[in-house]
Order: sequence, then structure tokens, then C-alpha cells
Amino acid sequence: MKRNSRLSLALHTLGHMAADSKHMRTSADIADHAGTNPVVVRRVLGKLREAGLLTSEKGHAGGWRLARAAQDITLADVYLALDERLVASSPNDDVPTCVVEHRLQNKITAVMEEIERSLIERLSKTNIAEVQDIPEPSHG
Amino acid sequence: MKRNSRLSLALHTLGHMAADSKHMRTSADIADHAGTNPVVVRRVLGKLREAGLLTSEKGHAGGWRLARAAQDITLADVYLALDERLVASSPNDDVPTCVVEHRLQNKITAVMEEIERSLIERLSKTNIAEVQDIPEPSHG
DNA sequence: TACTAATGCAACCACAAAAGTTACGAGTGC
DNA sequence: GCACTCGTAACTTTTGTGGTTGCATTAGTA
Repeated sequence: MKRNSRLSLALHTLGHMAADSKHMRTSADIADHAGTNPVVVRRVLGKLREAGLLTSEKGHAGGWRLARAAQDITLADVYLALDERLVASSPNDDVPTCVVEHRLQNKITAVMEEIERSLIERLSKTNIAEVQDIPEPSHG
Repeated sequence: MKRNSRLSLALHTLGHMAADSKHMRTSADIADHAGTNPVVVRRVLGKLREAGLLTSEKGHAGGWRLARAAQDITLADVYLALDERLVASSPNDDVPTCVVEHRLQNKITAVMEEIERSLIERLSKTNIAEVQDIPEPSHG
């Protein structure tokens, strides 16, 4: 599997849910569709639940559902929910030896944070309903 | 160390070089500054050389130098040189079982590619000279 | 109550990616 | 020839992550 399979799994699941938002899905069903394991699905979807994007219910008729309208869930919400930050600022965590290094590190951190802000801003312009653009309601 | 230590190492090194672009640096010096290993430095900087951002010279007075002006090296150049793609489109490489899945996968791929394009565009707006804004030429 | 089906979670294993390390060949200047 | 540097291959160690198993908990249903 690829590096950001979690993001991919999240988007696929949310895309499916957006297509039929009333339907309650179990982690086993989702795992089947994604070709993975129910526990892995619960791990990833658990993050989305913590972020308020999904709700889950235990018990006999339990499963997963969107916590709000698909139009109100943006890619930025998903990205932040998974808290996989694009930017890791410092190569070594110890304090830099020289002043130049110290200032350079601050500058690089500032620049990368700016980059990440603009990435998030771009992500916030696309929502889950746009990811899913299927006209037919029928599933296969 | 963090996940994207390569990007971080590249930016720190380029930042230093931009501050004093005539100075030839050895991988040992750079490794000392970065708190890592000369071979690791050569690995990462080798990618930047392949992309035409740096030049290296063997032998007694050898080392590394910027291949062109710091103003002409953007963060996009560095990002692309390291070819660590932000986006991995499909969670499983096999063909989707249902039509909905197939269309969803295509859509997600398209959206993520658009996101990456806009990220690269943003990165191309910042160059190495901007990363390094130290007025003093003295080193510590 | 008993049974079944679902999440929640912890503990592990397996695999892959990456850093770190060692070693050596090849070029370059003294 | 010697010292110094990059280039690269091979290996080890570390780390991240998916996968797996097991079990407690919750909820519906007979």
C-alpha cells in the first residue's frame, strides 16, 4: 500500500457515503469495498469521528454515517482530522549551534507553515459532495 | 527523525548556500551542521544535482555549490527534485469491482492531482533566496 | 435472559521505507 | 604518491503502518 492510504481510504469512504448519506455502513462492508480490514477501517474512521465528520453506533444495527451534510465536509476537514502534517520543520530537535542556523530554522519553519496554510485553504474549497459526482443511485 | 527529513535537509542546506553562494561545501561539513551523515547528505543532494539545482566536484577541493542563482531556485524545484509525491491515488491497484467505485476512484484521483498542481504552483512562488533572509554574512 | 452483531481498543506480527553505517572505487589537487 | 572528495553499493537499525487476533462493551431481537 501507498504512503497516504489513510487519506485515500477516508476519501473513498466519504465519497460512497455522500452518494447515499442515509445508509448506515458497517466497518466490515467498508473494508470489503476498500480491500482492507475492518479494524483498519475503524482506526481511520475513528479519527474522522473525533473530528466530528462521522458518527458511529455500536450494537446490532450499528455502523457509520456522515455526521453532517456532504456539502459541509471539506477536504481540509479530512486532512486535518487525520493529522498527518505535511511539514516537519526541524531536521534535528536540538537547539542549533550557531545563530545563522537558528534564524534559518525559524525562517524555514515560517515558510513551510505558510505553505501548509495555503494548502489547507485550497483543500477547504472542495467538499465531499464534489468528490462524489455520480448521477446513478444504484450500487454494484 | 521526522518523515520528511529529506525536504528539511535540502532546504536547510540550500538556505545556507544561498547565504554564501560562492563557498564550496563538503558533504561532511553539511552533515555536521545538519546532525547527520555525509552519505545521507550526498544521497539527498544527489537528487538536487540530478535536477540541476546543485553542482558537485570530486577531488581535493571538491564539494557542493548552487548550480544557479538562489533567486532562480524555487521550493517547487526542490519538491519536484526529491520526487516525494504528496498524492497516492488508489488504495488498491486492482480494478474496482463496481461502476460506482470506478468512477469514484477517477474523481478522487482528478481532485488530488488538482490539489497537487496548486501546491506546486504555490511552492514555485517562493525561492531559496527568500528562505534565507539573514543580513549578516558572518558564520558561527 | 441468551444470542447475535456491531464498535472500541489493546497488543501483537509482518513488511516496507528510510536513516544510518561501512566500505571501496574514482576523480582531483597538492 | 598522498590526501581529500564525491559516487555508490551493501548492510543494519529504526520507524511507521497495515494487518491480525482477541476481548470488552453496547444494542437490538427472540
